[in-house]
Amino acid sequence: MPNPTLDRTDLLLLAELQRAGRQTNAELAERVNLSPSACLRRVQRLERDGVIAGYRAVVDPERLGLGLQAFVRVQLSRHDPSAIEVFGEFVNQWDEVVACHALTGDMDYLLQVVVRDLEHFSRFLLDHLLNQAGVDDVNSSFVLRTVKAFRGMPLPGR
Amino acid sequence: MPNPTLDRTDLLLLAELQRAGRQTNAELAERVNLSPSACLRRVQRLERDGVIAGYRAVVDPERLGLGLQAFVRVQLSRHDPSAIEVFGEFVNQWDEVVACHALTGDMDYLLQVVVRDLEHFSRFLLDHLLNQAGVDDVNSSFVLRTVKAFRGMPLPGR
DNA sequence: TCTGAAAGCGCCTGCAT
DNA sequence: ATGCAGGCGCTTTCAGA
Repeated sequence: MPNPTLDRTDLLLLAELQRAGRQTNAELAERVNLSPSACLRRVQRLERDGVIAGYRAVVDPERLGLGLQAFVRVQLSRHDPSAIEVFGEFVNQWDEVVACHALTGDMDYLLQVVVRDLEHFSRFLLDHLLNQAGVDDVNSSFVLRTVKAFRGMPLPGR
Repeated sequence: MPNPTLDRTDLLLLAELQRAGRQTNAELAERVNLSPSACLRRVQRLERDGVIAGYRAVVDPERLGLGLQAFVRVQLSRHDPSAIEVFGEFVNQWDEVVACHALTGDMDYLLQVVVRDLEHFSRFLLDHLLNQAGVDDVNSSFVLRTVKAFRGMPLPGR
């Protein structure tokens, strides 16, 4: 079930749908030079195979009053399975954490955090991250500028 | 032009569309207890105001054969405007870099990199990042596990 | 601002190629 | 695997409250 070979047209479809996920099937078909029915079949296959995992509206955090982003590197105080489990559950509950990865290297985790302002961030740090989750050390870096915003996964071969 | 006040229904719509960006207007309307026409007008307003910046298909990198993710912290060798400009242009050209932020702290930039495997990463590092863009130092951390995958921006008040 | 109705359009199935 | 055709559902606009 991993990768039932994607041809050039499939990659074109993925590129288009990563760019504009809500265009009509007719529009999409025209862009990739396929009839609407052929296009639809291919898209549905990509969905069924899990290559397309879903669709999402892209929301501008600034317009929601979320003006501050940070990357927080986290070290846990303990590394037994239950401590790791607990930390993961907390992270998944905290709305401010939009993404979290376990990493190789000095620190255990990298958290991407989106908040209103520095005061909001401070409260998040003191009330949640440092307080509840078995965290030993944190190192916060704030986003000064987004040089390249996420626009989808790279697509091999084009 | 910043924030023409979003009511509870708008936030519900945003939550729904961040979760499932391609549901039909009829479906969406039912979920938030609105008539289809009222629902459509609100969504269109969110789009016009830029709160919804677009829609994107979510593609599973594993199914594309992209099995390795890394976060790379980068320090430039020079910090004059032209060096910064050049680096930004390179980063925007490299497909492997899916996101890049200028940060406070020790390092200048944080790059999120998606590649096929370690060999692909190595080639990216040697051929591009260390070679072309005025980079002084890099520090790579690889993703061992995604504890919380990005699922949209947090929505205040619910 | 909402609801409801009417008209147009796109989706999507089935069948032929 | 693609293309074509028809029924159906949805989107979208317009009145009216």
